[in-house]
Amino acid sequence: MQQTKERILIAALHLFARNGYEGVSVSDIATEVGMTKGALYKHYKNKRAIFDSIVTRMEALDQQRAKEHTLPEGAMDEMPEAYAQSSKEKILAFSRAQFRYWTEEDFPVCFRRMLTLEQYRNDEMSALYQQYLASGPLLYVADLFTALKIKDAYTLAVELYAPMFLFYSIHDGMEDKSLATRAFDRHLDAFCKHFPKD
Amino acid sequence: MQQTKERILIAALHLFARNGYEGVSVSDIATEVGMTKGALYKHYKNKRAIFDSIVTRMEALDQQRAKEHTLPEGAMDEMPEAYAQSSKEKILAFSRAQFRYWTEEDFPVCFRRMLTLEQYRNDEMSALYQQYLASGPLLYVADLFTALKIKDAYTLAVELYAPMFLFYSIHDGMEDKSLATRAFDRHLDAFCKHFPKD
DNA sequence: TTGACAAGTAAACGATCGTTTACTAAATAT
DNA sequence: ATATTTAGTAAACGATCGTTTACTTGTCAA
Repeated sequence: MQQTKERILIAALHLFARNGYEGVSVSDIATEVGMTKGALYKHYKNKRAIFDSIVTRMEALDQQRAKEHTLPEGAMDEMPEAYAQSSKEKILAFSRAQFRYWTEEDFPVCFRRMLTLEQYRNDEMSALYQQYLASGPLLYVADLFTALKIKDAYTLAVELYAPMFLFYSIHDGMEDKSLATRAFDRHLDAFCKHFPKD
Repeated sequence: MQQTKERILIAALHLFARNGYEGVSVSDIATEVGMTKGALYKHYKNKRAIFDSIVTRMEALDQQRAKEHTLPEGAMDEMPEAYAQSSKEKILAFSRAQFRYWTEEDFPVCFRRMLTLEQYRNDEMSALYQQYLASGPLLYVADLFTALKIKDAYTLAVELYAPMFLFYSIHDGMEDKSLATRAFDRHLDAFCKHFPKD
């Protein structure tokens, strides 16, 4: 069943996110899914293939998400009021959505932690970590500011994204997750005050 | 020999920082040191004891460092010119020293990476990670600003520390490390501009 | 000179690793 | 109705895991 393959992927992701790839055995995954380890090999050719499927899934999720947040042609004309936001409001909404995504959505949260645990193993993992969580988002925000003709776009990008990145980690270590979320909201308020455009 | 015990500790730290605790075997450590794995047990009672020694060493290093940066009584009177810095200059010097410490000193760099890889395994590791790298330094800087009677101390602490934290990760993923260091310096310059005191 | 100790090797321990094989039962297709 | 495929189990594979044991050396004190 195709659903079983999905359950294996999710179970493996949860375990990898906590213990790292080497810290999880094929038996661990099988037990979590509720079958014997031999059965896993009916769905994936080996342990590494499960890991690779997770990465591929994240890439698909990421592309789909990028597509959804790109406005379709003519959408601005059809429902102008929904898009009648200032640049600042757009950036705030984007930041809040991004923070929610990486701290509350199960798959992204687990994927972020998994990548965090694998980033030093080889160049490929390091590149993935940078792309999804470190220099990647930073440069994305900087490009966004550059397109808005904002001065010192990179510096301002650091001021916006660095606290997001820090609060991911603080969120992970908190018993009461809402505290980290509110601290991040206060950061966004503060950021607004030295945002040049309106 | 006591020197052998030290070589084991450093070799293990380097391996743990790259592959995580579970990703390193006792044989790996022994090979790195240049002996057979049985010999390791003449110096440490088991693999976990090596890891624990690393944590203990970091705690000692941290306390010693804190002691060195706490001015001794009367030092201000003896050599006033060395301490004649404004609050802002002190904070900049402190920040630069801290960034160098966690990105260039071998032991702290490896320890930071090792903790990063172990943070999700249990509450103890999570607490250590928060203490050394996430909420710990953030609250330390916030307390420092509070002591200087600065308004919105926590918000300003986020603005100072979050980019440091982000640039640790960017530094890790860079081929040319000096680029990350210069980016961090530019952040410090920008931070100065909305620092209230002189 | 001898005996105790320290630091190493080589080999083996049982446990667990990732993976494969032989087999079973149910579902599906011809 | 029968043959084939699918999805599972149980057991075993060789390799490696962390750890222990038996033994060899060199050092140094009595």
